[in-house]
Amino acid sequence: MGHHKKGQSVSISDVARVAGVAKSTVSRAFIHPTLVAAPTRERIRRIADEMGFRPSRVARALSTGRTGLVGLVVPTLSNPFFGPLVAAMQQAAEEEDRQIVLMISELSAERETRIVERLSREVDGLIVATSLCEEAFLRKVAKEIPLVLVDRKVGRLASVLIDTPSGVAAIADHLIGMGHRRLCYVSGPPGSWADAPRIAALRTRAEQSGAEIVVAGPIPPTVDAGIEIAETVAAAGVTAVIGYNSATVLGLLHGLGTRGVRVPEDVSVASADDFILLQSTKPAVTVLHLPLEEAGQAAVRMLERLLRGERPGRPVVIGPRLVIRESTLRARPPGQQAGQS
Amino acid sequence: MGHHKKGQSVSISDVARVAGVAKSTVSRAFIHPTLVAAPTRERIRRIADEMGFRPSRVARALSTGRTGLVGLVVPTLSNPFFGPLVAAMQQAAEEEDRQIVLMISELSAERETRIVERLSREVDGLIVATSLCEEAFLRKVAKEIPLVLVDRKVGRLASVLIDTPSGVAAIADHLIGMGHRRLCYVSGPPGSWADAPRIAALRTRAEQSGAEIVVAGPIPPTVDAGIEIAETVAAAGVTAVIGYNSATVLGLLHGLGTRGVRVPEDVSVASADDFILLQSTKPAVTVLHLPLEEAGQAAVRMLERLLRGERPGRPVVIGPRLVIRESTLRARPPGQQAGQS
DNA sequence: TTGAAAGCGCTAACAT
DNA sequence: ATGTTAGCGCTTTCAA
Repeated sequence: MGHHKKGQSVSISDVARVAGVAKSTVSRAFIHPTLVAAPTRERIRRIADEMGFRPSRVARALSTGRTGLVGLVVPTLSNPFFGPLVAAMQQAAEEEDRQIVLMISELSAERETRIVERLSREVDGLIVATSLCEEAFLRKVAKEIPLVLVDRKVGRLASVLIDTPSGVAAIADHLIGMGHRRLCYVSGPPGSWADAPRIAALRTRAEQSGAEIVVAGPIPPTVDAGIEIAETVAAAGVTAVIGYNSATVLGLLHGLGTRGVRVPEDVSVASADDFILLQSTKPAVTVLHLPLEEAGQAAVRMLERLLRGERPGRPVVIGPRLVIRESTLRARPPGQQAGQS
Repeated sequence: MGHHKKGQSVSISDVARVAGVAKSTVSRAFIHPTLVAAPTRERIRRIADEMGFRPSRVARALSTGRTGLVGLVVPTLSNPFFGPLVAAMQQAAEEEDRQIVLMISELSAERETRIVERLSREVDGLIVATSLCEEAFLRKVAKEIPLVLVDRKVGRLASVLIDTPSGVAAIADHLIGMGHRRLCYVSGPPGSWADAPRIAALRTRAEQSGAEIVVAGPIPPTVDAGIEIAETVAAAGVTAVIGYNSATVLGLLHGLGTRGVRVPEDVSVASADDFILLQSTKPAVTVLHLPLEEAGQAAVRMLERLLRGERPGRPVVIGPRLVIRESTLRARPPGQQAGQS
């Protein structure tokens, strides 16, 4: 009763009839070209083309058991981390002639669980970014359907990791190399599993070079919280601070400024991620560039491998790149007063 | 040869056998409950439930011609405008038991056209946000498949519009009401169709109240461009400026600051959108809040109507809400010097 | 109220 | 190298 006729799409039988061959031959001409004699194949293809034949994904799916759909679950799209990630995956999936079914968990582990459960019966494979689900659940799902985790490691499950800890360590190296001896790390949201490894990496680096790490927080990853924590940071007697993410750092920049702490003269500031705004702040902030496009592609490629029945292999680790900008500076020689150059 | 057994899902035939009825009866028990005697229906449902029966979407799709898929096309996910929009649509679609197939055009009209073309043969309906395609093309697509446009109007095609022009006018009213007489509007990217209506609305308002509108730009919607244009704005002799979007405003804030122009004492600043960061700047910025969740829901509901074969009806217009914050202040009485309070 | 059977458009054995 | 046939799992006439 709808108004749309769905363009009476030409079916494989139509093509077969016109070409004077069997449906199966048409089918083969596309799926197993080598099984069809070259002239026949070309003729079929030409005719199909002329007729505007588009094989029905649905029929194919019913017949093969593969839908061509990849489920993608992300916790939110408000965090600028996920936009580029999703975009990259969509592009990569497209090249494999797959479509992305996107679902957003709204940062709720419970909702994510429901979503993954449902999705797992309706797609060929699943990519879950920054999963909040329980390990046991993810393990169970991975047994039922090819699953790639992004930004989360669970046992030997297929995963793509962004090695922020080593990136954060690189920031520390950079700072320590410039004479900083007492650094502050502002940690993120209370439950974040991202912080522990970063802090561990920082402590290792610090010990190796006689520097010291102070941890502030945890705080929510918001600009406001960053502003507030600036108080603590300013009082911590550090010459450099590394923020959990861009929002934190935006807040820090602002909070430190209003407290008369100059960046970078008094305190160097760096961010553990690289939301674009940080390149246009005053001063421009030293950041960790996270190659999210790369991560997205890697995830799709890995899923593709699983779909082919190959073993997951080791997690793919994407290394962030340190981008040094104006907000990090050589530490003042000890004893020199703030304000002097 | 894959490792995943896809959990031998129970089919409708399995349920039928166990329940001792025909497949068709099981099918009816779910799709047309009234056609099945209550006791039979309940028994079937119970058994199906116990067996963990999940009807195959694919089989159903092949049989009915409806996939349950909605195609969603957005130009990018890097712009914070689209995250909440997509999220809202996904949620709304989920409630209708539909899945969202997301595709990103990367701000390319050509790519968008390709995508829409492809998608239109593989989904039940299409939502296209901020389309860059040509009108003629969109009209053609709308004839073939239910299509809802968001943030773009093409003839009588179904659409959801965010009435930024009237919102911008509300900003102007607010400013003019506080004594401002010369306002600057910083326009967005060169080709943007968003600017003309806004500027028209502004001029109308200005004429009505003896105020004056200066247009700066067009400039790319980036922080950097905002910083640069601050020069022009500072020299324009205006007491208030309205920025194309949040990035522009972030840039303006910064650019004006470094030029010694105080906000809001010297110049009031407002933004035509409400990316979250603007509430934590110093000063917090007066913005137009865009109810994107509402827009997303409206789009899905509208598509649902089209899918039922109903007429599109008039475009749904979502009105932005003015959020007044610290960055807009009463204009200085004429003649009073900067620096005085 | 229920059952039987056709068919959606394709793929993949199996046959030739 | 190509044709024949049997499904894939569901919905939907049509019969009973």
